[in-house]
Amino acid sequence: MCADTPEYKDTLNLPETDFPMRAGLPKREPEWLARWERIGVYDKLREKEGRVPFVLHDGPPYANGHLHIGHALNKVLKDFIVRSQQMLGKDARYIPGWDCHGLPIEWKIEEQYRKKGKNKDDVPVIDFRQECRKFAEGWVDIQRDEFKRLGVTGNWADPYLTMAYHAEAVIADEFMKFLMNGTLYQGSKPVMWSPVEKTALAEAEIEYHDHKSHTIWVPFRVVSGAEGDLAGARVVIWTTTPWTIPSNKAVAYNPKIAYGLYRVEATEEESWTNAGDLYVFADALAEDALGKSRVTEFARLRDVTGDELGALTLSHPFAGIEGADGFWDYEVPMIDGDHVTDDAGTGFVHTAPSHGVDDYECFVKRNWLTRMTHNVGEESEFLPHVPFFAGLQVFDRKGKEGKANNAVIAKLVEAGGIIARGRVTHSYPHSWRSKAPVIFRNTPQWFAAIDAKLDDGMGDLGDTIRGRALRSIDELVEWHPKTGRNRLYSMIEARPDWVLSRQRAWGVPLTCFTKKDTLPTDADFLLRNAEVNARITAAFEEHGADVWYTDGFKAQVLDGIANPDDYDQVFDVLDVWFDSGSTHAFVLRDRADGAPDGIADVYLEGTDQHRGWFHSSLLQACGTKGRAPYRNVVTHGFTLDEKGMKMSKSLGNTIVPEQIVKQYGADIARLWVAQADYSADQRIGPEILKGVADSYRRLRNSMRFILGNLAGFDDSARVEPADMPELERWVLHRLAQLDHKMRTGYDAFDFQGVFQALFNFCTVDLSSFYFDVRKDVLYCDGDDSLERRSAQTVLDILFHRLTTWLAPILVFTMEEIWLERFPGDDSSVHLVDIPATPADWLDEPLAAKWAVVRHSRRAVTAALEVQRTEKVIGASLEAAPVVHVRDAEVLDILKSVAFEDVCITSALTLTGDPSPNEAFRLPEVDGIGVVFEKAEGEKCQRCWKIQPDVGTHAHPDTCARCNDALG
RNA sequence: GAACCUGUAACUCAGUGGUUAGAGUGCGCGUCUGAUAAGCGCGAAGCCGAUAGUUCGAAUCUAUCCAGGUUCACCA
Repeated sequence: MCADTPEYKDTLNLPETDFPMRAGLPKREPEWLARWERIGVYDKLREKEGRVPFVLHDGPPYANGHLHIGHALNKVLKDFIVRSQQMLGKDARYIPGWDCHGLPIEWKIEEQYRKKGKNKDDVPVIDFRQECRKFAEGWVDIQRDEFKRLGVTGNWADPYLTMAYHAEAVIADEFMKFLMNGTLYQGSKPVMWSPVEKTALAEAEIEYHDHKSHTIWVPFRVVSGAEGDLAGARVVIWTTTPWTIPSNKAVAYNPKIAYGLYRVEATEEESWTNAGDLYVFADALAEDALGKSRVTEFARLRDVTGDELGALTLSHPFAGIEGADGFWDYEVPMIDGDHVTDDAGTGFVHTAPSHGVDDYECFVKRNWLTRMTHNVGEESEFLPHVPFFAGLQVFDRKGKEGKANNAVIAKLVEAGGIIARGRVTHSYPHSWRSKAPVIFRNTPQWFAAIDAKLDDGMGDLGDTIRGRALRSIDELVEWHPKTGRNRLYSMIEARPDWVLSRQRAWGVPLTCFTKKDTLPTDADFLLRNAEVNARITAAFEEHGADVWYTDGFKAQVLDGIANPDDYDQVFDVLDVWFDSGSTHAFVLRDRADGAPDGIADVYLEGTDQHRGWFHSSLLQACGTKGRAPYRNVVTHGFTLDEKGMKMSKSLGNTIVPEQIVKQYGADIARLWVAQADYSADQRIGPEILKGVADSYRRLRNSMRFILGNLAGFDDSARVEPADMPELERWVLHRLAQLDHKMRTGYDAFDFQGVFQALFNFCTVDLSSFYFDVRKDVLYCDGDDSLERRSAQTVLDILFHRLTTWLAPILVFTMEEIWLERFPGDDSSVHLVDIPATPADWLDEPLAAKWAVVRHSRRAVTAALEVQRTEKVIGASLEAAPVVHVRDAEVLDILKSVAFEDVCITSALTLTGDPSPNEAFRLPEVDGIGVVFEKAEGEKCQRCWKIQPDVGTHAHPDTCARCNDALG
């Protein structure tokens, strides 16, 4: 190299771009968001004509609190679907929604009241509801901003809210369809009840404290179904709630437990048992129970099997008792129940279906709901019809023990219905608010009968809600992943009737009236009148559901139709799942941008929604539309920390979207979603995010290379594929393959597959092969070189494919890249479609040929690596290897391509001569040997290839190609 | 407790009865210095959660166990 060698660098076509290597996403993303808002990208897409609508119906998040990672995952997945379907040619609409009613918000407002020393019960219900509404509104605004920041597109200006007046009107209207079609009925069900506040409580309102309870062992006499010695025996139960004994309706056992028949042989002086008494216990607990009963000696006579127990009928301990007027003279069946254990008690569970959840479930399963008792009132007092105990309370108005328990125990003693008693301190539910203990108490509730025959003209799939739901699952819906089908199917198959009512304030009321002095079983119990319903709906449209609570509303809607004094207005509110289950009506059906047939193409939520929104939407729609409101159900798993553990504040392993957006940018959060298998539980944490950011940088640099080498390229330089070198046509072939992969992947919601294919392509095919090989041509060839123009044409094609293929995922970065090439006020990658790929790009024979080329190349690069390690060469251009090829066919292939260019060497000799012993061989590349030679000649100061002719041309220190290029 | 799901390199994932289990990332080493807070090459790294079966043969099928997750609520 001489001092007078010209500086040739300036004569090269080196990459030129302002596109920065480092993204600065957290700072720049908001600018693009503002730009899309200004252009009105979402609305502009709606103006495109002649497109088939595609509707992903948004499952509404609850308007309460900042977004967590699960929200981000969910909305980003939805965004992938909406954007990819749009760019594949559909009109993909997306109306975000929010669930606004419900206990958690009610609770927050109550909490504010408590801080101010106010009491919810002193506030007019409408005022309370207004505060809930304001609270929800506030969070809708916050969450909307947080979702938008993640790059999620949609009709954010006009989302749907379950508390909008129209929504409330439709929810009531949908409810009244159940009223009119006969599936609505009043029943009862045990709930946690606070006698102090006289209200039902949710689990969230319960805290557990130690509580000292009575314990009693109560024998139930066998009256029938027994063989031999069992006939004279008594089955002993144990309970900590003596007050529920008057409401006993069954005794439960578990066939998996070992039971025995025991005879008392001797007792202490003071004992409620006598020698000769026969009792049945679980073997594991017999000794304990007999000891407590002051039995000093006993004998185990024999096993008692589950079958024997199941056949027994018992009598209530108060059966035949004087003064009860036969109140307890009913049969007490033995029932089997999985909830029965032999950890504590006797192995038999006293079952009062009105005062225990397990007990109730057992009765529901057996269809015994008519056997429910109604013995205990709002203040935990026995109702007037209960002999001996009427008026006695379990807990008084301050939450202290009332007289009920002791009265029941005293009566049991009197009736000989107790063999032992004691006290136990155990964890017991208390009201969060009053700290007073609660009871399970059955309360009137409204149900939708899901097995009732419907005569509504929508019987294509069956004439019951359950039947239609089950057939919808199998015949009308695709499940992604498939396991979702089984999950929902078995739930629907087994579920009891839908409890629609909640004794709450913030929700849509059950808009119905009951006739005074009638029973729920009477035909005229419920007022069913279309005109009344229409008035209610109209009033809700105008004023919202609050109007239900205004004075005189009953009189107003019943005016001229029924006498208001004859009817009671129901003030329960609907289960919020009924609200969200009705979104298909007030969104898909009623909105101009809803679905043409009122059925969504996709519902997408977490797997927990099998019991939630998928479930309630299905039941609701089967009752009102006769079928499922969706065609595809996509579910995603939960997001765990890096070790696969649940995120929790106490573990300090939580990651919130805001944090990712601040540190890395929303595109990184989105890329994390794309690279994860969302159908299972995913993990996230610092290391994983760092990995995602690394992948992002790699991809970004590939795009930067494309941009840099397209500088100055214009369409006049474009080359037709037929005229391109094989290497370029091979890239087109790969693009055709990827186009297929990408379209099928997006249609199957397989974003991981799409991203992995594209990312692999960028690193393996482009960065380390095509780009590396073509750098020479791109940098050094003259402007009119066919090879260079071909490469640029391919880069241009790559640009259009990669930006649009990735635009649904990396919404910000692809826009940045797009604008780098196509600046302009209204320009946006999100306004264009994914380009069609000509069928003739696919060229399998060519691909097979180039697979051989690349395979052979590996042997050469590996051979060079040996010399590099030995410090013989640095750059591969210093080499001119001799490649011995055994197979003539392979030799022909390699000879037909510029193999030295492919291997990035200055020269390369191909020969069919046998490989000499010293030749380098790679075990996995059979039949190729490489003999290393250094390239001969001088280094061209322009292209750095070492060629014999360098220095013989007009331009000093150049090779022939460069000399020509310099002109 | 019950039902269901998941478990393959440090990380994200392929691989569903058939040679020594793959890819990308990361890591280590080398190299280039005209993609440069980049690019290229090479390399190390896995008892395929554990155990026991079925089979000529198991990451793959079966059972049990372990770990983690989801669901069983007037919570959304």
